[in-house]
Amino acid sequence: MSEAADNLAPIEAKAGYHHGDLHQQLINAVHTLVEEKGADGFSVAEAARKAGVSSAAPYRHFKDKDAILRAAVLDAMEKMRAAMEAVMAPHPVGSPEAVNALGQHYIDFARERPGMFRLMFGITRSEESDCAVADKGSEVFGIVIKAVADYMGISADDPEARRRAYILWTVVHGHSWLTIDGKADQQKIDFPEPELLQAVSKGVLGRPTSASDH
Amino acid sequence: MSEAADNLAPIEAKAGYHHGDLHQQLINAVHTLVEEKGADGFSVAEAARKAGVSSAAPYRHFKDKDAILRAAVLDAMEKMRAAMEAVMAPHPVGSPEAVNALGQHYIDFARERPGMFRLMFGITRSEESDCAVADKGSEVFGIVIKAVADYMGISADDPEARRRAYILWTVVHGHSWLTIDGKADQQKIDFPEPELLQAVSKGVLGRPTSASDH
DNA sequence: AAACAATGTTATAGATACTTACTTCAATCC
DNA sequence: GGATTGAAGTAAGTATCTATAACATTGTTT
Repeated sequence: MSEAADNLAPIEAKAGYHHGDLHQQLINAVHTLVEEKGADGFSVAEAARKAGVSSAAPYRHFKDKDAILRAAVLDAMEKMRAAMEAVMAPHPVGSPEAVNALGQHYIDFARERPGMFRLMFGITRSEESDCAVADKGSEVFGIVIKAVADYMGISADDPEARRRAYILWTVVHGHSWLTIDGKADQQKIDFPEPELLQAVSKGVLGRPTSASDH
Repeated sequence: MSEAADNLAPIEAKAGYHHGDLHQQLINAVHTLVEEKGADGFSVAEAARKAGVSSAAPYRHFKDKDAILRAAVLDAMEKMRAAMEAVMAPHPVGSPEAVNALGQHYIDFARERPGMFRLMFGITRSEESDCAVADKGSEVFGIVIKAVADYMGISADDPEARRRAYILWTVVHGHSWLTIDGKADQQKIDFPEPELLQAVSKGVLGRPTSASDH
């Protein structure tokens, strides 16, 4: 879990007249503000202030507020995709650890960056069916499907792999929401995440049938 | 609150100078607007317009915007609690049907009223730890725990009942979110909900051990 | 009936989102 | 090297929303 230093890079005011990197700095500002003020508390004006420019400047780089948010979401999803590949790497292909590592990372992401998590999933926007975001989502889900298929010893094309992977997704997604909303705490859920993940993957995926025993 | 025929009762403008039922009508307006404009698109001004009063009138009944939203959420949660008792009723105590009916109702609620669902869970607000809402949540979750305990043939006080119930909650909660966000469709999930629920309750709860045979 | 409480109204201050018209910078062309 | 050109930024204007204050109307209590 690198602290995502890249994403939350320090925001520095422009050097000269031309900012030079306002586009990325605005995306960084979204990442910061969305954690500070909540996913729905973000404002373009404040992002501009944070980047040290006027409130109208962002509109030179993005069509509107929504475009900024979507760019930030896409940015975050790409980082998540890369991170999920990374957390898988140390574990043997088809091992339960590989599957659980994916789930744990998803949950960790939500807990560490609840504002961005809410933005990625909770906000209604993107009526215009943002294909880039949807495609990036498919990449991420594809990783999960493959891990599940490997674990179960079946093809990733087997419809059953997609179904089982989806069940796992609902669990970690639901748990992430309930955690950042404080509902899990309110209901006094005492369920260490590793145990939760293990219980679910065992119950839903069965025992590993993978031949690969690296 | 028994006075309000239904949550989504028609909103009628006031009769005379004094509205007579503005409190409940504003709550009804939240229910409507939150579906029309999205959970984050709600405004007090528009709710007031919908109820046929000036934009300042709502502040006679609620401290601020947040209080209106929380009142609407509490209203919805109480309805949900009642509905969950109701959908359980036709099924034998401890039957898998009873458990699945709860999950199905939760999902149906999210699909039918995604705006309210987002409001109930997705919005950051209520920093002031709204106890009324938390308590109502406990009531609802208590129903699930009891259904699970009956199904497993254990006591509702058994910590294991709470854990298993929580897993079910994560699944239906996560599935609800992924459905209303369109993620399930995007990822081409072809998984009829009854089958999803059955697969999960079987995998997570095991076979029924209840004495009551249907 | 008069005072009071509750619940409306209008008016207004302060934020914010977004747009438009105008200004400044800096790289390129002649 | 100076004028041109277009990108980057500023300032100002419109619209909407939250929330408060001061005033108006109705119903209730004494």
